[in-house]
Amino acid sequence: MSEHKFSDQSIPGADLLTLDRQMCFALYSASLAMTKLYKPLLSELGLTYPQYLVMLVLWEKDDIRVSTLKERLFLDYGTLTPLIKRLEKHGLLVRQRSPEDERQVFVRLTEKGRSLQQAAAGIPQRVASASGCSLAELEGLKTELCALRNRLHSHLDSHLAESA
Amino acid sequence: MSEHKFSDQSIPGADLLTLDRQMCFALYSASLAMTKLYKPLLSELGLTYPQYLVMLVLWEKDDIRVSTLKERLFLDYGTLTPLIKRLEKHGLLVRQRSPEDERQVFVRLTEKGRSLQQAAAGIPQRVASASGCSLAELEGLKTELCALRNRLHSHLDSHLAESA
DNA sequence: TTAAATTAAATTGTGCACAAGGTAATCGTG
DNA sequence: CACGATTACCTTGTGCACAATTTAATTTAA
Repeated sequence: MSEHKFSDQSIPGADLLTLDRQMCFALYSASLAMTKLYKPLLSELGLTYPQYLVMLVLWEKDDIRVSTLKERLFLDYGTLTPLIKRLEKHGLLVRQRSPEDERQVFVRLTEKGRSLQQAAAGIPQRVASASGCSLAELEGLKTELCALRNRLHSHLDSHLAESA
Repeated sequence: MSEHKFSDQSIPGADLLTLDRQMCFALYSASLAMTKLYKPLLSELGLTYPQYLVMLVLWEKDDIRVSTLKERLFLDYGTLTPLIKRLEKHGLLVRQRSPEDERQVFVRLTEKGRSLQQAAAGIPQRVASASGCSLAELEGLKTELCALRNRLHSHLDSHLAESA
């Protein structure tokens, strides 16, 4: 008996190597599903999900540098530059180089961009109800995920020096 | 006093419309950070993160249809078809149309693809230690995220009929 | 006061993710 | 059998994500 139940019983560690045991896949698939939930709501505003995140930052505080968006959203210039240009093309913001330091680009909302905040004001509640979670559940999960993300970032930062 | 503390005090619901209150952003940024953690480990194997997920499924059970990968990974054909072709080009698997039903494509590991499992066997532990979480924390978070994802999927399914 | 180093942002190339539309094979009904 | 519907997959186009490289402006230091 117990001759060859699974094809890989001979590989040490392979028992942990299944899709359903991976926290990373739960995270990845939940994130994709959440983006799909936002999609129809945001398309009413003409925004994609990452564009919505940029607008959230700008609605809080306007006239900031691209590097500030980079730090708050943990995205790099290769992602942000074309994304911001698309928002500019849609007339929601303007990009302007700083006269003091020509390397810096400031992003400022237009009236159209600012007024979009009202149309977006109902989105958090709509998402919360559609996600089928209590506000307390969502808050708890948010706290855990931020803690995980921050630990991952500090690990990534500390292992950045290896290529130096 | 309290004249205009914030620029948007006049918009109802706008107080919930900030980046740091969004569970979705915690989820999104944690997922991206997790993918960055995997990147150097997987590049040793010549895999991207989504390719790794496909391989996880195939290491468990081989010779399955593309639609099975679609259901297990919650990805659609437009994502999977080119991804699987890249894995085929790297010699890790072969795609073969079913003789019984020419619409179906079966995916089967090559020897090279199967042997890669040994090289991957240490990844779960390396990720767990790098994420700075106990196994119990990771397990708990995984359970919560799967539950969230499943609720989101059932909500998305039930609202699919609206376009009919 | 240049030359080297650093910084801020843009560009290029690869690989997802997914909507929309297309094609060929199969199934279901009459 | 015919033929409309369905299924399984593929293709195309848009928009991220990010590594690697580049450009231009600024800072620093010799």
